[in-house]
Amino acid sequence: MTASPPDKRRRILDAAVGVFAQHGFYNARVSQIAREAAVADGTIYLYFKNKEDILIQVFIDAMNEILRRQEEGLVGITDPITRLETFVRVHFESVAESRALAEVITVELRQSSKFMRNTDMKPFGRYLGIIARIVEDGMRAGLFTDTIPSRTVARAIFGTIDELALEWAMGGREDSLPEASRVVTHLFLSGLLKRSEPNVSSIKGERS
Amino acid sequence: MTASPPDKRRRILDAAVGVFAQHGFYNARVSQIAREAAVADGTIYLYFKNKEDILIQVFIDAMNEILRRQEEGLVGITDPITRLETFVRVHFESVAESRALAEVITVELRQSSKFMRNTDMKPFGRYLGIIARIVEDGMRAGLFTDTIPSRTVARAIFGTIDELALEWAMGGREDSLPEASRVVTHLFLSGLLKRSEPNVSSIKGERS
Amino acid sequence: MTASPPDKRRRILDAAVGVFAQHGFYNARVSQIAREAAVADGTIYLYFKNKEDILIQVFIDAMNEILRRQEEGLVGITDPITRLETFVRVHFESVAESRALAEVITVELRQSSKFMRNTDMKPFGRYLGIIARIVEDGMRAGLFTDTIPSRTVARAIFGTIDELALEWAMGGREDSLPEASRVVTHLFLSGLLKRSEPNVSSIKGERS
Amino acid sequence: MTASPPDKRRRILDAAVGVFAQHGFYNARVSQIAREAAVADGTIYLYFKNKEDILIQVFIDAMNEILRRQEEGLVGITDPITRLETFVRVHFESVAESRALAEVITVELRQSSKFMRNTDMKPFGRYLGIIARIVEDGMRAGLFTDTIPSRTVARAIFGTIDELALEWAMGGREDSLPEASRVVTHLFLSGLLKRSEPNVSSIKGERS
DNA sequence: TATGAATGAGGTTTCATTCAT
DNA sequence: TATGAATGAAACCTCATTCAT
Repeated sequence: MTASPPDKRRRILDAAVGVFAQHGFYNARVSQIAREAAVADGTIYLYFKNKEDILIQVFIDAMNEILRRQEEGLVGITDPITRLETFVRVHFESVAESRALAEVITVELRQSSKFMRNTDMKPFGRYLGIIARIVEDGMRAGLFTDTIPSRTVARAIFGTIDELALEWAMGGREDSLPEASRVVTHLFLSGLLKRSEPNVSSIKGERS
Repeated sequence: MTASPPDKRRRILDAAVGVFAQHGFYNARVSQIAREAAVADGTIYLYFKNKEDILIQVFIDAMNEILRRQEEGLVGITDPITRLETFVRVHFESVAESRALAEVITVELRQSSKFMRNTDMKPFGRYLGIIARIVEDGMRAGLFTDTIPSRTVARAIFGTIDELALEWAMGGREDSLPEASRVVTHLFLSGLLKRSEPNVSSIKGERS
Repeated sequence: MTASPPDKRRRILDAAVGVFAQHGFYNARVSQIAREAAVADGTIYLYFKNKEDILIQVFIDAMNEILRRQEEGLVGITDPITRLETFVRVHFESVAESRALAEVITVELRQSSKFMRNTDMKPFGRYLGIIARIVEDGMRAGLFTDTIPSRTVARAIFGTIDELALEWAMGGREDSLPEASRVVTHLFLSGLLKRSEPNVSSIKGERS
Repeated sequence: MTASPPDKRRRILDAAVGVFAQHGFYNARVSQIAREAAVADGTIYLYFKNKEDILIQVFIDAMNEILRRQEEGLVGITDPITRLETFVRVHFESVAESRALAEVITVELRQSSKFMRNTDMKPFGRYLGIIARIVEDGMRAGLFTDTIPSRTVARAIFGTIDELALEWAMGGREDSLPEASRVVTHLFLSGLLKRSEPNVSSIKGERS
């Protein structure tokens, strides 16, 4: 038994992540992806429409995985504060599993213009939506200030965690992510909470 | 007529911004930049080493301009709170002047910083440095909490303003930037200030 | 059920005719032929050596069929004039049965004969031979002028009927072939007969 | 002086004729055409849209040249008989100048399907039109029988001369074309003329 | 016989860059 | 300085064919 065949799609995606991270999407060679995935060049086109489609699938798969984790991690948690803390922590924990994947997601994604404009960005929209919903829940609960639009806050949070993930992926300190998690939580909770005492607690009572 | 020769560099850069914004760096054609700059293809190579050099110069010029504005805007202001407010406002005001330039800076820069490591990325470092210095000044003055590393805060602030600028550049509401300015200021001041009352004032006393 | 296995060869050939007619030999896809024949791609290679072999077999089968019809149609006819009339009529009647096949034969054959030189192109030679023999018989019988070489006349006749078949196949009037038959017969008999009266009769006494 | 540059188009076309004749359109390599034209591969695409466009231009150029010769050759000739004789002679004289070109025109043209269907086939239509007009003039003058449609006769004549040109191009006797000319003239004049005596004269009073 | 997933050679075409004018 | 015709390297992708099942 030579292994279950349709892991080929997976092998190609994994190889692609490495090659994209190493050279960038446009300088990546399909033939190198094939070589590293140990398949023939043509085989790639049995699983993907073209080179860009590989990048898109990398993204979609990664987003679906992190969405799954977020939904799993948030299940049963109702307190908006804890939900936000959890969300940020799960994000960085997920990112931490692969520097290469983190790099591809943060760096390559932005400038695959066709991707940014034409493709099904729903996974990304859903991700923003999760953040926004947490914020809105906190507002409705009277915990968070409602003088600022939740969509913008969601964007701000995403921009921050994305930037810190990028820094780490591009060669930041190996252990910078837990700290990043703590800082982000502190900063945004401070900005959102109506009462300010929790700031301190939130920064103290950090997990682990 | 000894007219206007060295405005050619400028014309090429301006054309490049438009073309890069329209197609992305890798899908941009040097010949299109030449056409839109009304110069011959070969002329471009009298002013720039190669295609990538155009992008680098676009970035450097833009960064130098915004650095100039920041330094100009911050001159004479000593209060860390006002300095941070000013910094954020100047950033968005600068960004607001050209959607195309904003798009190139936010989208292409990430990719570039990967391949321009050797290149002069100091302007970006200086920019982060300005933010960090404002934060550190606030900490030293006892205004900002010093339980979080200033470099990380600087990155967080940059990530946020970059993301909001990106959203606007990629087709966001025409007037979203002033609001973005207000939200960012509020969020980060709340996170940084030891006392929380200023939150309210900072969000109220916003200009226009 | 021991059903219908070797009709697969037939199914493949029929599908090939359609696909070749639709796209031309070089733009035809073996996989499309397989699909339209309802067999797997690999199955084709159990019946044919390669793609070109399919075309060759299409041609050989078609030629053998038309040769069979010609031999059957000409049996018992001895008068060279009637033989020529019959030959032309049978040719167009055969052609009329399938536009697609006619197109493949007329269009692809030329190209092929160039690359199938080594291949069995004898059927085509036999076909020319039949025409030439009819002409020679007429010459020997003193009916046809013998001042022109029979091989050239045979080529001329073939060129004419092939062109008219091509015109029809490529979208000519549905009912153009009977008229073509009449015109060809008239033209060449006029050119061949020593006396010219038959022209009139030949053109009048046309069938149906 | 290194020669006038835009003979490059000509050089490419000439090289293409040779390569197409040698390998057939689909097996011809653009790189070989470039090599034989002594230009870089990319240069070809400054003069032609793509590979197929080269074939189309070969055809259009050749047709325009032969049309020019026909119009020049027929000028001042009014007698339909002489006009037809002249047309056929000029055709074969033109064809005789390049076996390779003759082969490309007769063989490759038919199955460049896109060409046959989409392209501007007007040159070919004009060519058929010239023949048809000669025939119609003869009919109007009462010389030719008008019991057969001139368009069909034109097609027949074209089919014949095309087939004989093909035979020569594909390796026929070096001197077969003059004879072909004589035979075609004889055959079709016999078929067209109302009186039959001219047959003899036409075949005797051969050109020059 | 039949399948169809996998192969991998190889061509057309693009486009950044050069250089003779 | 300026031009733009010419260059030529190089990559994506197709698709006929194979072969393990």
